[in-house]
Amino acid sequence: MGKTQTDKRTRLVETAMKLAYRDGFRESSLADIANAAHVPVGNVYYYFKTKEELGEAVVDRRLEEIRAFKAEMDRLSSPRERLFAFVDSIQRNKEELARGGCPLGGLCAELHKEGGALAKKSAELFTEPMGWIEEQFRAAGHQKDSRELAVHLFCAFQGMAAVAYGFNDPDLIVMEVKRLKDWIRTVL
Amino acid sequence: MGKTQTDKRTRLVETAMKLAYRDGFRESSLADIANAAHVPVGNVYYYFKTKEELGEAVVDRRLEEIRAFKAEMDRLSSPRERLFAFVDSIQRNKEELARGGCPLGGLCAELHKEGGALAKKSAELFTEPMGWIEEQFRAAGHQKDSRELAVHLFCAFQGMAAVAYGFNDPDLIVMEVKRLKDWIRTVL
DNA sequence: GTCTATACCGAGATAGAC
DNA sequence: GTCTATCTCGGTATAGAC
Repeated sequence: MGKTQTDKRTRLVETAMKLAYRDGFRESSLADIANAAHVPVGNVYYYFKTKEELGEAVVDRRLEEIRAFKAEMDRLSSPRERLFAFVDSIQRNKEELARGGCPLGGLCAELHKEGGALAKKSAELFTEPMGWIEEQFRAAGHQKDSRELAVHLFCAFQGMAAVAYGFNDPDLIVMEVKRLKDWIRTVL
Repeated sequence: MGKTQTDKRTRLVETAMKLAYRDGFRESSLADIANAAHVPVGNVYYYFKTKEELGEAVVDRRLEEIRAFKAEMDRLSSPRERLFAFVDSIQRNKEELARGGCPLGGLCAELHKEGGALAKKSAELFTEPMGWIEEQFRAAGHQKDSRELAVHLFCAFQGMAAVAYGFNDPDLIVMEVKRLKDWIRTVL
């Protein structure tokens, strides 16, 4: 596989990811994506047999992002610090979350309805980060209820993102992050 | 306005609402909707000038549902009972929520991206129920932080719905509802 | 291997018969 | 007022030139 190919493929996937986040995956036509990526329209099919396949590549790209994020978090020494750092990152992205919703939640919900292979794959966008959160709680001494705690933290994250998006109000995130941190302190 | 007209219009709106919930509003074509409602396809434009107008009618129909729900809740004597009844209703609908997501959250998020009049109107799907929740907290003695509490309760609702949908797991709702009830007890 | 031209289909929307 | 037939456009996907 030559360099030019990978470059174009990468550009297509990342552009598709960007447009899917801004406008939705279904609303973004292959022409839109190709143009924005500076790739000839028909040429898309050299890299992806169908649009669905491009969708899977977008999910894979998001999963890579998540793994990179986890790797960064894991450099912190304690699980407690890692969980707080995660919540801090939510607040740091409050503007983006309020303007366009959660990139994971939005994509997951949209692809879920699409059905087929995409629906199944989209669930990984949740399992991947939630698994990591659960590990942190376990490492912090919560062997028995790690899953429950992880579910709660992740739900809180998705909830504040969805509502902040609905109202286009980043301040809601600040409010909820405050509560969420208080909650973490009570369990850790 | 004759009886036949209202009947067909009502049928169209309710069918559109059902399909929008199951498959998404954009993915549901006017032909799909008209067929499912047993109305000739071209005839849709007698009732709605554009598809967007039909979308607004769908939102209005959801708002009516919400108001009917509020009226029912308001028959209970105390705000505390009303809030618990609200949370109970979430749990009662856990199967539907896990299978198709939250009807309000899903519609709100989808129409939000659509832009235009629909984006603005879709926000009412959140303001309407959140306003009611806030009233309950205020009536229960929380004058100062009623909004914050309402935001938290509503975020928790949307969060558990989004995550339960992502995993297609109604049990997540049971877990979170339990926590949510505990939380209400601590503030009321 | 890369890209142009185009086929094909289904969408929203309209004209006009009845 | 109600419905049929159709128009137009934009989407995915493909055929084939270079």
